[in-house]
Amino acid sequence: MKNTNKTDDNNSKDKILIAAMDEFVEFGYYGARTQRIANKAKVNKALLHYYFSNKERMYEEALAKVVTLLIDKLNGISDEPVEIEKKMEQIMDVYISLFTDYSGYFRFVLSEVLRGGDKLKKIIIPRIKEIPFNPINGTLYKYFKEQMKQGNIKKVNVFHLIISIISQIAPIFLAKGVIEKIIGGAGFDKLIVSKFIKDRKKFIIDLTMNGIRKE
Amino acid sequence: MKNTNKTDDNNSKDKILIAAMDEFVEFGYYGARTQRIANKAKVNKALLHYYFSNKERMYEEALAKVVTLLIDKLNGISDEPVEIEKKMEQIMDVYISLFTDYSGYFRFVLSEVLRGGDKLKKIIIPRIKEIPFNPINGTLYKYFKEQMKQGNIKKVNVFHLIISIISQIAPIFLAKGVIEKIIGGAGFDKLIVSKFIKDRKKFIIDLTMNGIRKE
DNA sequence: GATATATTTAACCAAATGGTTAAAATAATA
DNA sequence: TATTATTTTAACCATTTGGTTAAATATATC
Repeated sequence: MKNTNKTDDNNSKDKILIAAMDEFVEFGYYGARTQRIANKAKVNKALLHYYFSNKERMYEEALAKVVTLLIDKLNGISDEPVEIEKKMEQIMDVYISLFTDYSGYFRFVLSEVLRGGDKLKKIIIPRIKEIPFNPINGTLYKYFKEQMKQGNIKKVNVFHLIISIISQIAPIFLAKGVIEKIIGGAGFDKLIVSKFIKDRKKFIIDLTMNGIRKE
Repeated sequence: MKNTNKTDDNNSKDKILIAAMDEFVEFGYYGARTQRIANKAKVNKALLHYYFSNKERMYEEALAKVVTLLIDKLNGISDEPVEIEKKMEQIMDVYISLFTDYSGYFRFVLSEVLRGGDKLKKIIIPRIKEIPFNPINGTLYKYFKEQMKQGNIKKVNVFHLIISIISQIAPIFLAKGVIEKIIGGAGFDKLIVSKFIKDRKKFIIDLTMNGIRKE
């Protein structure tokens, strides 16, 4: 065998999947053109058929690959019981990276959710234990539970707390597009995305810490 | 003339636009089929051509219609200077309605954003003054500024505060799909969406109020 | 060198697509 | 009733689509 199952982005199979993801995000499942995917991956269209048989399987494999990648990324938050503000920083940084550096992957998954998310279920269910904020044994969930038990923060609903933290950072995912394309040109061009992200990060930590800090 | 410009959902033009929106959300711009749109609207395909000439204009008109509808919805938040917790309730209710009752419209706009949002700019720019949280003269923006001036809440960045409030409620948009399709079936079926929304609303208000309340 | 895998070439095809047209029929209005 | 606006019918078409095939070539492995 020449290739392994690992993602090295250098073998044709992976190059096709990356190209497919780009194509699916930009044009949607039905608008995606296999010929364009082949062009982007710099392989022949016949090779797509060789590896994936058809468009649907290619889509499913691309989605599975992306979900795997994102879950791994999410687990980049260290497991150590650092103090809360440090932990908040870690969470922010991982999700900022997710919504900026990996925004293509994230958009792919989100567009699948918008379409109904039918393909997602069988990909995510087997891996639900790996998701840090799952309210059974997620590492993040357990961390905040423990902090609460130790009396370091107020008693609040931990699941909702984690959702609040993550959802507040999510708008930076829209920031680049919105600032540049919608607000931009109307006199807001000077608002630099990176400043927005930095400010946002600080604001969320402050607001949330004030919200859960014990008097 | 038989029809006016008003949206009454009973004239064919509006029926086509509604059907088009559904189609565009489900299949994406390129995947959308004009024949299916005609079927959904219960009109003949030739009528689409009669009103909109082509697919792209139909898409643009559908998007403009939806944006108008959503902005009107956003302005459903009363302008009165009620006390903050009351105002928070109002904001929650409008956005909950937006993310649940009007989720189809919202998904349409979001999918356009995911595709790049090129069509949105020229639709939103002329109406930016009408958006309650725009940081120039948005009603919501001015409300919180005033509350701050009166010393009723801490001095924080109002723009980020509004983003935080709205973004925290946004996950309920995903809740229905995620709970039913992804988590659902794995033993979480009992988590009813409406309970999640109710809990979420309370949590956000509590967390945010604690975050901005003066000691 | 033999073997297996990976990749390209170049052609093919039935089906579906968005768009178009012209004429007729229907409904509303004045 | 005459006029205008709305809607349907039924056909047409060039182009593109996803998918398929078979044979050739390239590359790695043993």
